[in-house]
Amino acid sequence: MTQSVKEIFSGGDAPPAPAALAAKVRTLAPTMTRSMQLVAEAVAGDPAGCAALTVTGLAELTGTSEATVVRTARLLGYPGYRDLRLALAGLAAQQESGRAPAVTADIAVDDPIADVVAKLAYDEQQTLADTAAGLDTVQLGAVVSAATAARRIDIYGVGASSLVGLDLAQKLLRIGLIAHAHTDPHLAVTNAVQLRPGDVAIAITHSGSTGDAIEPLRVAFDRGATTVAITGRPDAPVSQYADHVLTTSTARESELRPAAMSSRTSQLLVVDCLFIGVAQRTYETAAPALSASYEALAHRHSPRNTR
Amino acid sequence: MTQSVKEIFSGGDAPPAPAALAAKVRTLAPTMTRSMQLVAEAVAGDPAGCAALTVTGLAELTGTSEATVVRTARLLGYPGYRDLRLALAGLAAQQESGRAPAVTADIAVDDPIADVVAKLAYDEQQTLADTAAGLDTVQLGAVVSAATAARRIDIYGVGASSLVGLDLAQKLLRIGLIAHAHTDPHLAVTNAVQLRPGDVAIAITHSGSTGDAIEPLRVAFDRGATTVAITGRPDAPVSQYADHVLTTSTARESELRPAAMSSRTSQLLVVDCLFIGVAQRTYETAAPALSASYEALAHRHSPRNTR
DNA sequence: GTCATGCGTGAAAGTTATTTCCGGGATTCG
DNA sequence: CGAATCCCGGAAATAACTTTCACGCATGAC
Repeated sequence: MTQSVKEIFSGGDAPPAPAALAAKVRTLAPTMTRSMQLVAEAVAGDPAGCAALTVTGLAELTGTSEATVVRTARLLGYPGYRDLRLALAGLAAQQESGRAPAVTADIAVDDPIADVVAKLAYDEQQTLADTAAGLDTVQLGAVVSAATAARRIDIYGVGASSLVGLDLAQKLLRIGLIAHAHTDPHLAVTNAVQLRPGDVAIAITHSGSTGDAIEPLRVAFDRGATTVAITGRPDAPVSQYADHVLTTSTARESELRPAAMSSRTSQLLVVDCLFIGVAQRTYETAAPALSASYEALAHRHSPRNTR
Repeated sequence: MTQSVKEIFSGGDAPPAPAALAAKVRTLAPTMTRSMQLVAEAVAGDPAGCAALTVTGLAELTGTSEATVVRTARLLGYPGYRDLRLALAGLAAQQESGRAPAVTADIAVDDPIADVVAKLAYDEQQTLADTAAGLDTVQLGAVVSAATAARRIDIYGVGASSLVGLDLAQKLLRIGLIAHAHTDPHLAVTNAVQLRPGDVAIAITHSGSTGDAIEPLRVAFDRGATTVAITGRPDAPVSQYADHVLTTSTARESELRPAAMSSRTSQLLVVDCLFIGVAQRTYETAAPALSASYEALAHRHSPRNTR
């Protein structure tokens, strides 16, 4: 399959020119005849624009003929105009992406929607990278082990963090573990009392000082359960009662972008890693459980309208 | 002189896709027919190689016909194969200069936990980039406008998507909008009946064929509300009843990494963009509302032990 | 079970773009 | 001043790309 593609590449013994096109034009300019220079100039001046033109178009633009355009392309080292055009497109794309990464700015009130999308995506990507880099894999491994062996897993989180807790519980349940996310602080405490050594309790709080998440964790800690804190502040109060602390990244926030947004991204990554870790350990039972739940849902989807 | 170049550019009103090609292929793959998939696969798999091929060449390589190649190019949003090829050349040049080729290795059962973290983070970053690239900002803008002006906003989603819906509702409520996420399909339909023109209904479903999310949207549609679908399958049944469709990226999934995971990342980005868009429009009221809710929560945090 | 319908598909015709060829005309050197 | 050279663009020839059309397969209806 791919070998035929490779053949084509090996066939062309002289790889034309990647980005050194402007330089080549300048070097060869004296060699060129008058009309060729016109073409070369146009090409070097606006690669993107020229890439959009056909031979005829470029000939008209420069006030020359198709033949001259082709001759110029040859002189620049390409087999023909077609290949020059391809290289031009590549060049255009490169310098397009080159000026792109200036999206580090904060999201402003008057940003057009397209900028919002770009900036937000960039920010979240950054958050993910930070989280992955800062995550203690030893701690994570320990939590995975504890969770895999646990009789039951209780998860505490309120506000935005509650959704992350629910997500984790949902996934763990899917592979046959007994997990429950408590969003009501009172019920959380009530349930925490039931825990005993070997059970796992997980508190999710970005600030690390959300009383409603700390309190049930403290109770679980006192009952001898293995306790875990997922927080952006490893030095915050919640860590006092945590056997293991998993740190989420504290990304910059702005007026329009509350901390809840990036902390959620970060928390979800941690939770996903935890889940996959557990799924690996319990693969024998997890895999069938996953496909079983998939099958069970199949009939709730209307028949595909296309194949 | 140069004006003819500009004309050509202004003429093409919708510049197709710069680097979002792989994403587009993945999003549209399910829509495609068998032989189109072959072509799309080849193109996504080896952009540089395919850029060097003519229509006939690519047709032979994939064992299909020229017509199919052209059809695929059209589906991907280009006027014809010529333009796809140009874009391909650009893409090739970009990833040539860009550092990371793509370490898309699947997560394996026996991967050490550190690898899991790295791969997962990378995958999610990819998902974010794909989603941002593939998101129709015009549609998004329209949805933002509708949401800003809406008397009430109802959100439907079940399963993993329900959490995304809850997240959106939570955030919109925070800036003073009347938003409600329904996770119970029966109650959702019951509530959808109450909607009227000017209201907004949003259905979140990755597959686009989840009956429990479609049904309330259909009801809302019939009542004259502005309806929105957030789905990974823009051609799925849910779009029938949607005035606006926001497409999430369909990332690759593996046995250990169910689709729910990456679709959630994608959905959250869309939802975040929507939220920020609305927050921008309603800045006068949103900003104070955000700080007010922050203040209100302050007393629920134990005193910070660090600054 | 049979027929009708629609859709995916590739072969081939048709169109456009690219390359090659050729002769006019300008420049320069003898 | 004349002749040789070579640049240059028009137009034919070729290659690439696009469109059309008809066949065959599958799906659903009767």
